[in-house]
Formats: sequence, structure tokens, C-alpha cells
Amino acid sequence: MTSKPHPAHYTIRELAERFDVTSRTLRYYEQEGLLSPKREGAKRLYSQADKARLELILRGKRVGFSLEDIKDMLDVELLNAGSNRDGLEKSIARFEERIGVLKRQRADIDKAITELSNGKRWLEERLADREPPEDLKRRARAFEALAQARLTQWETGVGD
Amino acid sequence: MTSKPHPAHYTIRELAERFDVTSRTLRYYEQEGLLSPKREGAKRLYSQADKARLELILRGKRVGFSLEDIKDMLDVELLNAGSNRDGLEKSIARFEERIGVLKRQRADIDKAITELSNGKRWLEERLADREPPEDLKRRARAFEALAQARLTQWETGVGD
DNA sequence: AGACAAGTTGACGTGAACGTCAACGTAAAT
DNA sequence: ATTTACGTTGACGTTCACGTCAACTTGTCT
Repeated sequence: MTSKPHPAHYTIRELAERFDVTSRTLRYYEQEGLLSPKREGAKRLYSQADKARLELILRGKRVGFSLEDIKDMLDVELLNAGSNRDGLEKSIARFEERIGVLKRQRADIDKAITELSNGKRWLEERLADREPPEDLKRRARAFEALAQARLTQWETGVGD
Repeated sequence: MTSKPHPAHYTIRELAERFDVTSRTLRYYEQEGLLSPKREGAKRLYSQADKARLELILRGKRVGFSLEDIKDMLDVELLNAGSNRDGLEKSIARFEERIGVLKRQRADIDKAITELSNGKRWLEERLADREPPEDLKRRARAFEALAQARLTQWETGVGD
């Protein structure tokens, strides 16, 4: 049990390199209230908890949340410390909203993957039966036509 | 067969409203080479194909691609008109890369959904057994601890 | 002591993706 | 003929999320 699994705290560079961001970024996050590392004199010391928060922050970013959004989500504890019943319900509603956003986004991504896979297949076919450029031109329009066809299908659900 | 399923072309406002963007946005996309509607005099006329492209553009944006990325993807036909074998393979590689990005992003989203669902559940529990604020404070730390625990697990895979 | 790396705080700069505003054209309605 | 609605092209402003640079302190190695 005397093993030392992790350093217990990191310098700004260590954390920055580990997560492939710059130190400027970490200071900026602190300035925006997303991180609040301890200080040893003037120097910042990042704890495991800070590291965990950073991971959440970065994932939040990757999935498209703004820093302000992320701050709200991470500060949920503080938010509901200040407010009671009413604030709690509001917080819950916001969480549900975010979850909804993510689910829609997931659907978008699935569609995009399909598009790109189709595009890739199209390219691969071009590569396979390398035809004369004249024919290529004619076939090129098939791509847009395809996209349009897909769109037209959804359209029935959207209403015209 | 004399039915008129859709207008065949749209004004800038019609398209903007339908997709909930401003006309400025559409002009900007044109300026950046993402759209190229016909002109009737000075006015823009958007065809079905333009509409289809716009849909693709907007989804591309929603899943996090930059306009330049999107342009590249949509212009793939032109790209490979200029280049032959070599260009084709490069294009295919780029498509694969983008697909990879999206898949990673989808994984991120799934994780984020899990996080938020946990956060929501935590809030709901708070709401259910409304405890005295003192106890609340102690429990509040559970949230970060939880995040940290999850992080620690991954850590084994990342290496220290 | 001197050099050097790594940290700090301002302050200003930057790129993407538009917003906003001015000045103007055009087409239909009153 | 004038208003109203909608369109056009610049040109400049704005927000976010940092990048960059200067001037400085602090610790460490030689």
C-alpha cells in the first residue's frame, strides 16, 4: 500500500503535455473559473481532482460545448448549494436539455459517417474502374444527385 | 405527374428561414466557395442541389467540421477531376481520416451522455431526500470523486 | 555568481464564422 | 410617385478560445 500510483500533483507543463494543450490554455481555463489549482507561492499545483476536471472540460469541448456551458455543468454543485428545490429542478432540466443535444448530435454523426462512407465508396469505385475523363465527368454528378435523393426522402418528414 | 413537389428554386430568405440561418450566412458560404447559386440579375436563386449542399454543410458544421473541411469534402469531385490515381488515393485517405474522427467523437459523446446522466441522477437524488445543507456539502464531493474514479480507470490504459 | 529553465502576470494579436450597418437597386403594392 | 419589402455589395465590428510577446521572479545546475 505504499505504492505511489500518481504524483498527487502536477506542474502546469506536465498537465499541459499530458493532455496536449498549452500552459496558456490552462491559465485561461483558470481565469474563466473552470480550474482552480492550489498555489505553491506563485506556481500552480494541479491535483488529481484538477486533472479529472480538465479531462471533463476537454471532452466537453470535443463534443461541442462552450467553456461557459462546461463551467455550468461542473459548477452544478455550487449552483445547487446556493439554490434549493427550485434551483435543483432547473439544473435537472438543463442537464436533460444537454443530454438531448448530445443525442441529436449523435444522430448527426451517424448520418455523417454514412455520407462519408458513401463518398469513400464512390471514390473507391472511381479508383477501381479508371474510366476516361469524359465519362468521369458525367458520373461526377451522381454524387450530388445521390445527396439530393437522400435529402428528398427526409423532406417527406419535414414537410414542404 | 404534373404535381409540383418543390419550387425548383428558392430565394435567399426562404432557404435561410427553412434552415434557421441568416441570409448573411448564405452569402458568406458562397463567398467561401461552398455554395454557388444561379443568379437572376443580381438575385440569388438556390436550386434543389444547392439546398442539398446546404443541408450537408450544416450537418458538417454540427458535427464539428470547419467550413474549409466541408468545402474539401464537397469539392471532392473537382479535386479528383484535376488529379488522377494519386489524388484519388489521397482523397480516400482523407475520407477515412474524417470517418475516424467522427467515430472517436461518437465515443466521446457516448461518454458525455453517461456523465450527464450520472450528474442528473445525482441531482435527482438530492431532490428526493432533501437533506440538511451540512450533509449536502459532504456529499457534494462525491461528484468529483466519481469523475476522478472513472479517470483513474482509464489511466491504466494511458500509462503514467 | 552566472546561466538557464520554468514559472508568473498583463497586454495585445489572431482566425473562424458570422453580425451589423450603410448605401444602394429593384419589383410589387398603394 | 412613393412607400414597402426584399435583395445586393462592401466594410467594419464582435465573440470565442486561445497565441504571442514582454518583463519579471524563482529555483537549480555548474
